[in-house]
Amino acid sequence: MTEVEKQTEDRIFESATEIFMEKGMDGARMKDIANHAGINKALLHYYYRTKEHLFEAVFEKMAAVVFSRFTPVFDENATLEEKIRFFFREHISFLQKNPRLPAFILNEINRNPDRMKKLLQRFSINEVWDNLERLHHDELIRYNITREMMPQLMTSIAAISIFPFAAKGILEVLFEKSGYDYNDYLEKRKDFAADFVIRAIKGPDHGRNEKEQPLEKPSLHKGDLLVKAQQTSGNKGKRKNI
Amino acid sequence: MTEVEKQTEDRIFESATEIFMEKGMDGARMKDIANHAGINKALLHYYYRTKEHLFEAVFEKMAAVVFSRFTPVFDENATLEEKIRFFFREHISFLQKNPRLPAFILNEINRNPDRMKKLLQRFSINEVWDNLERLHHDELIRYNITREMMPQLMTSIAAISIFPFAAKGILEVLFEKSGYDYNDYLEKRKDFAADFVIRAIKGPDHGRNEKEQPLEKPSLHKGDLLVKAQQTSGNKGKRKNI
DNA sequence: CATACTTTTGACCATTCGGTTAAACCATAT
DNA sequence: ATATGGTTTAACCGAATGGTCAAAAGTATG
Repeated sequence: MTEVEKQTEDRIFESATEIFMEKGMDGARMKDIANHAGINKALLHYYYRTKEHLFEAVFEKMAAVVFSRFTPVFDENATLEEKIRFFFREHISFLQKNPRLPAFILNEINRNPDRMKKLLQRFSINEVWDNLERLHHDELIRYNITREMMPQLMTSIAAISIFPFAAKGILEVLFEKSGYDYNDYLEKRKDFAADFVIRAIKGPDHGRNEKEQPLEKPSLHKGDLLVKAQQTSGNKGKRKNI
Repeated sequence: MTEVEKQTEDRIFESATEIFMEKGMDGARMKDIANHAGINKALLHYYYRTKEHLFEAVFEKMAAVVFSRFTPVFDENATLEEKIRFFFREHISFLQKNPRLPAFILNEINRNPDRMKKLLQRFSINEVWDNLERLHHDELIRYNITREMMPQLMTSIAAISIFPFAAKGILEVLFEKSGYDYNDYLEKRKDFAADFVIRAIKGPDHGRNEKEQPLEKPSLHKGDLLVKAQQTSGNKGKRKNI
């Protein structure tokens, strides 16, 4: 009973995720989701009252997954340079397993900005800045990174990691025409991106106080920094949301 | 007659552009486009047989505009560094005037990959690589940029310029919460992005043959490089496409 | 004015969509 | 076995959608 219930509910959620990710909110059909889950269409409305509710559930879960991959890297103890390397390695690897995520989030945010506004209410961006300034005070000074250029730096890092997936459809075609392999490109990007950003930070005319050598370099292992995406669990009980 | 015809046809196209850009192919309603253009719904089908045809026309025009802003910078005579600066200045300025373009293209490409495949058939990416290698042979060697890392470099540049607009919805909210202004961020990004990329290219452990000074530095003026987006003209005659 | 043509419209159509309902189903507790 | 409660279904509904059509309106030419 609870077993079966959980099964169908999960099957609905997973099917909805798949369909919504592929077609988007507007393009997805409730019928298709039901068929994909192998159930009657009415059952969708039994668990999630409306299409909007079902979509909201999927979107929030996906957004949570995305953001949980962004923040934790900033909290740990390691060199800024090491963190950058670690971030690109882990983040690109993560997106390789979820290549549709960036386009999905970017698209739906653009389609309904209020959703993001509501969702980001909880997220404290200032904490990120503060942590960065606290944990990497010396490095930021050495590299001449002021607080007002943090958004520039952060969005550049995010862009370099996310864009190859958001623009996957273009790049695959473009690369194929000139003999490059998209997957190979992604694999190499993990290191390239890190080198690129680190060079940009330390580069000439920028890291003016650079004479001093890096103080310590605690080695980082996969899994040290990232936490699992917290399961949004899903409200139990018969129906979801209002 | 021809005057009026052109008027309505253009009004349809412009209205369609606006609605499609905001809602996407799936979210847009023919009724809304007709209302926005101040005409009868049937008239849409008179000029463009189907929604698909109308969308195709809009999409191809927008894609042409986007790509026309990407390539010409590579053809001219200037330092690689100067070209990078010029590109970011012009490209970000262009996107400031068309902020919805990136999300629109990225989204619809993802939604219908075949469209891109068809559209990029004409576009010769190899010419871009060849031109780059020919015009900047010395610089590429000096900066240690191999042909196989060109895609990495190019996509990074594109990413840094495009992402702030594709993710506008997120960034605006995030910035507001921490006291940054989005428009100010964009303005500053024109220089930051250029500095960032140039530092990354010339940075330590990379530009090994860097002792030699830049050979010449022809100054670049706005308008030197960019060509107008070639008008896709629009087939005359009563109806478009099949 | 009469003719011939294109442009524009209001009414209409078939289909599809998200959503509802009442009844059937099924597992458990009494 | 039967009453109880959640679960699942087939059938149905009204609204909206993309699209059609025949007639009206407009315009140029004789």
